[in-house]
This record gives sequence, C-alpha cells and structure tokens, in this order.
Amino acid sequence: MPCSPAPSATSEGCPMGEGFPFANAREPLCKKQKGKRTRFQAKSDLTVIKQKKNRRIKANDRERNRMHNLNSALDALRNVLPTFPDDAKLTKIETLRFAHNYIWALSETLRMAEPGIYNLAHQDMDLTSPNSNCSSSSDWESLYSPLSQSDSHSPTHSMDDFISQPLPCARHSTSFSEFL
DNA sequence: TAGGCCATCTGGTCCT
DNA sequence: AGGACCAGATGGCCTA
Repeated sequence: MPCSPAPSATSEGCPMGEGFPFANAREPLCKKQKGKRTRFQAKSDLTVIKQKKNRRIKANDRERNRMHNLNSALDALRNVLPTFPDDAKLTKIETLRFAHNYIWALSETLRMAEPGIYNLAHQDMDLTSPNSNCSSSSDWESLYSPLSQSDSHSPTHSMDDFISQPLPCARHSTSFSEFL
C-alpha cells in the first residue's frame, strides 16, 4: 500500500496537549495572554490543520477499504458467472452487464421450461423484470432473449456480445449506467 | 501513442 | 462529529 494511515495526530499526540492553554482555540484567553494571541492562534491553526489531515488520511483509508470490498464482491460475482478458462478477466462493467444478461437468460429459460410454476412463484415477488426501470411488466413479458434474437443476436454470436450488449429492456433506458 | 481500465485521492453530501 | 457514499480528477499500466 502506497499510503498507509499516518500515526494519530489527534490531541493525544499533539504537542499542545493537556494543560496547554490554547489547545482548544475556543477556550477563553486569560488577560495576561491577550497580547500574544496571534502567536498561539497560529499554533492552534496548526492543530486544526493536523486534525484535518488526520481525518483525510482516515477517510482515504476507509474509502480504500470500501473499494476493496466492492472489488471483492465483483470478484465473487465473476466467480459465479460462466466464462471460459481462457477468457480474460471481465472488467467491472462487463461483469455487471454479463451478470444482468445472465440472470435474464436464466429467468427466460426457467419461464419457458416451467411457465406455470414460474408465474406462480412471481405473483408474490416482482422478479419478472431484472430492470426496475422497465415501464411495465408487459415490456418485460414481450422481451426476447439476447441469445435468440434473430436480428442482432443469435446463438452463434460471441460471448462478448452477451456480455457487452444491454438487454432490450435496457435499451429503453438512456444508458446501462441507469441499472447500477 | 492513444485509449481503456483501474486504484487512489479528494471534496461534497447525506445520514446517524 | 464522524462515517458512508458518491463523483470527479489524476496518474500508472497495458494493449492495439
């Protein structure tokens, strides 16, 4: 890691610690120290800067961990998607698109195989559409599989198409990013 | 070398 | 106040 969290710069580590008259800039000044306020105020500003820097370092660390968790989740998603061993690792956007299309394909397969059971199971759960942006369920019901679509998609098309092409429902939206 | 992808930093916003 | 989330900026790495 190029940037590990720096040692704490909070009040414990601050040179102006406990007992220092101006450790807190909001504390009232005593009469004797009035004339030297600017000098001590400068130190107080330094403390504020140190605190801000420390907060930034901690926030960066949290953000890094958050992104690592996100990447771990993406890796887990990649692992359950069917890809050929020789395939290059899916990019993030490819992983999301592929997962979306794969779920769609599985749903369609299930619907065609067991229409009665499928429809019954989805009376209580609105899972008929993988895309909540679809204007209605009829949109989804009228969809076709990207793998069996006659005009632009066919089983002979490459896996790349399956990964990279948004579903018909997605095309109702302006971009794939609306799914995310 | 341009373009794509990625990791990281950063400041803003919202929430607890 | 501090944490989570987000989007923009930036720089590095890789590939066609």
